[in-house]
Amino acid sequence: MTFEKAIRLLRENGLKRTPSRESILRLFASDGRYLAASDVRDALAFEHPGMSLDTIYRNLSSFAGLEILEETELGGERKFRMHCDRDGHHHHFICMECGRIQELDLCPMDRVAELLPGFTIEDHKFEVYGRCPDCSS
Amino acid sequence: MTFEKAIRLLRENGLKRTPSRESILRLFASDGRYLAASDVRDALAFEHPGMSLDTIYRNLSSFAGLEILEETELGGERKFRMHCDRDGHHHHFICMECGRIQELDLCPMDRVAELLPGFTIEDHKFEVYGRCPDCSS
DNA sequence: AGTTAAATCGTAATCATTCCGAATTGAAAA
DNA sequence: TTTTCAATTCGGAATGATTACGATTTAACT
Repeated sequence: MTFEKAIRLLRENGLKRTPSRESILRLFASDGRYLAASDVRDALAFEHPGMSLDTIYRNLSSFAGLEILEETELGGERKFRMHCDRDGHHHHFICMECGRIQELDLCPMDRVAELLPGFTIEDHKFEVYGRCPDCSS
Repeated sequence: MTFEKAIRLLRENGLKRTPSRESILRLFASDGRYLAASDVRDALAFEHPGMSLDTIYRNLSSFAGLEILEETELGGERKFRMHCDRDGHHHHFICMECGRIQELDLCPMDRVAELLPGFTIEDHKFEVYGRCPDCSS
C-alpha cells in the first residue's frame, strides 16, 4: 500500500483529503512497523503539533476499515501499520526489540476447518514474536 | 488444572492460602471460559462482596505466573482461564457468542522456524474465533 | 499466643481510548 | 470565485481498564 493508493481509496469512499490524514498516511508509508496512537502523535509533533488524539484514533479506525492499515493488539495497545501490498493471505513475525516485521508465507487455517466440524469460523490471529537477526546479538 | 492442584502450587511457591484466592480459583475451576477481572468481581459479588480489584488483578497475575491460569487479550481486555490439564502444546477456538473453548490439536510453529533463519523466536499467538455449533443457529 | 512478612482493602492515580460541543474546513454547487 | 454544508478537527472532559499506595488485617511460622 502506497501513499497515493491510500489517498485514492479515501476519495473513492467519500472521505476528505485533510492535512491530518496526509500526515498520518505519509508516516505509515515511511515506517513499516506497528505504531500506536501515541507513536503517531509523537512522530508528528513537529510537523503537526497539537493534532488531537481524537483525530488520530478516528482516522486510524477509518483507515483500518478501508484496509489501508492493518491492526493488532500488542502489550495492551491497539497498533497499526500499512497494509501489505503483496496479495495472498499471510502472517507476521514481529521483532520485540526494533519492531521489524517479517512476512510469513504460512497460514494454519486450511487445516483448522476440518478439526472444527459444525463450528463457524469468523476470524483468527497468528503472530510470532521474538528478535530479528540484527537484534539477536 | 484442578482446584486442589492449584492450591498445592500456591503452597509450593510460598504463597498463602487466603479466602480471596480460594474463591477465585474455585470460580475458574467451575468455568472453562476466559474471564476478565470485572467478571471475577461480579461472579464473586455474593460470595465475597467488596473484594478489591487490586486483589483480583494481583492474584490473576500471580496465578498466570505459576501457570495455574492462561492469559489472553480479547476485545481490549486481559482475560484468564484455568490452564489446560492435558499435556502437549496446543491452541484454542473461542466462541464469541458463549465463550466456549475448543482445543485445537495443531500448532503452526514447527514449520515457522525454518522460515525464519537467524531469527530468535520467543513467543507466538494463535487463536481461532467464531461460533460453536450451539451458537451457529 | 506472639511475630512477621504477605495479603487485602479502599481509594486515588494512571493510561489508553472515546465522547462531545464548538469551531473550522474541504469540496461540491451556484 | 463565492456560497454552502456536511465532514473534520480541536480541546477538554468522560470512560473503562489497570496499577499504585498507605493503612490494616491475616496466614503461617516459632
